[in-house]
Amino acid sequence: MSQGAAAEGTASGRDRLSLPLHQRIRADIEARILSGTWPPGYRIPFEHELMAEYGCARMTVNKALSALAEAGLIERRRRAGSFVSRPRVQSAVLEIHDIQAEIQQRGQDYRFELTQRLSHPAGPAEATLLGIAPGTALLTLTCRHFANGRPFAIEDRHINLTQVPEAETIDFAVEPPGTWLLHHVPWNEAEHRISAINADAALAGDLDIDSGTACLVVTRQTWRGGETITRVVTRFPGDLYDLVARFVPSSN
Amino acid sequence: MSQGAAAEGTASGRDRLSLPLHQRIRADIEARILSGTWPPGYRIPFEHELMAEYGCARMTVNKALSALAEAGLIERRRRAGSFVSRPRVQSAVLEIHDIQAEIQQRGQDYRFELTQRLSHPAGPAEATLLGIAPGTALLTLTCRHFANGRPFAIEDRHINLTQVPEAETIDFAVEPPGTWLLHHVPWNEAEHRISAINADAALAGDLDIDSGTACLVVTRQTWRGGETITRVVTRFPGDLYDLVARFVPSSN
DNA sequence: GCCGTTTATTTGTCTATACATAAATTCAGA
DNA sequence: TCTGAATTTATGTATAGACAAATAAACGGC
Repeated sequence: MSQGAAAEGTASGRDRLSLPLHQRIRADIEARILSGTWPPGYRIPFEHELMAEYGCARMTVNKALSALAEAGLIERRRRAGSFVSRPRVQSAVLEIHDIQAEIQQRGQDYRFELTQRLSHPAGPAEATLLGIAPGTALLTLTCRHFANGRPFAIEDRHINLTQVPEAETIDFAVEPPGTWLLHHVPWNEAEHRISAINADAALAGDLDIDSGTACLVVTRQTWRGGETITRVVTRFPGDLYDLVARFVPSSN
Repeated sequence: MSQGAAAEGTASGRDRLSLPLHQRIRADIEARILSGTWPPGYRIPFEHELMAEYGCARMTVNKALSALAEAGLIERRRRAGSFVSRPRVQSAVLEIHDIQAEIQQRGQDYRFELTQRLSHPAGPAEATLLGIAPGTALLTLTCRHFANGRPFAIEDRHINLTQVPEAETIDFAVEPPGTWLLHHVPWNEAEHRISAINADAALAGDLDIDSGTACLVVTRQTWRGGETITRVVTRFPGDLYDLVARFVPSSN
């Protein structure tokens, strides 16, 4: 074979075929990982298998897989093969904060309570906020986090049950929803929105602070394949919390 | 030449020599970019030149340069060569916000005033805060940003003149220091710290808001090669500003 | 001087091959 | 059965050569 146009079973996309082969291989695999078809831990085909599948040289497959490995989507082990990485807890990128882990890391005592749990179809307002169709199955959770017995944060969360049906069966009184999602559901797009507000009477009561105290409001929404997975609004007493995000270049 | 151990002028590092060649080439170039030896816009040697320098095949050089390009450190143009990228305005990672750009993007009128400018050696407190030796030459700037004529942010900044001597000669009454730094000085490591406070009388006066209003405080420090470049504390009226950070995977 | 065409150069992609390296697996011996 | 050596296998690195694609620069005609 001289160049370009490798063998391809059934032509699927259109522009995909015009991509360089190594990028197409990469995109194919990436799609299967992000869609969940190949879950974390799954062993992706060996180089020689992909090379047969695409009818190309090993170097071409290798280029695609090496790029995926550098991007952190897969891990490669000699003699064993290449495996889909565990969910990107945080790819050193936009950090997702796990409140439980953070408090415990400071050596403080962590506790939380699930205030509300409601499974229901999305109303028009929620649908707009989440960018989903009205009527989509939602799980709404409210909880309160404590550090050393003092209220630390109030969390209002919506989970899209269409994307994460398992969530319905989880007992979030045991594991906080944020921690569970972080460890079980991969995402590929996220947005943080951070602002400051003065606590109103209700929030002040919940957080056990004076009315009017400055609070930090962190809104996070995550997506997978363009579909909303969860949206959460967390409010912290301003004097109690410092949101820290650090970036250091990936060495390798 | 069969394999491994490419020609190398003078042995420099120790472990560097044990690295695979393409990683060594990559590390060499990366070091020159991050140190500022090869500034943004600089044309790095052509593949055939590097190939002669390291006595290796073009594919090896290509692998190194492609990786640097994917990491966003260089940009490659056919027939023209490869060029050091403009400072990582934001490598889709931890976003550095340029207040001027943000306000103008919203279609609002931007203006700012330089309140204070002071060139002086670092005192003990500043030295600790910045992680530098006491006595290090510092440039301290205070300025106020306006959107549509209304105060939008107060910025207190320290610039390490040892790392960025040019800063002393810049007229920051023309270009805000944040914008100038973003466009002229590459960094390598960054930390954001975000919290909320109630405005005291002084801040309230500066921002033209009621005393006690919740304000967002964003502290950012950036480093290059472990040395502090700048540290800036910016305070926004909480109701006027939403810090937004978005992460989407690199498509390429 | 201006504009379109040709040429030269650089990066982009791919092949086929080779040997190196790490580690899971098998196998032999105590 | 356990231990350690030999084998197998998948990835890691590198080579030399080929053609494709883009485009900066030189060239020619008007």
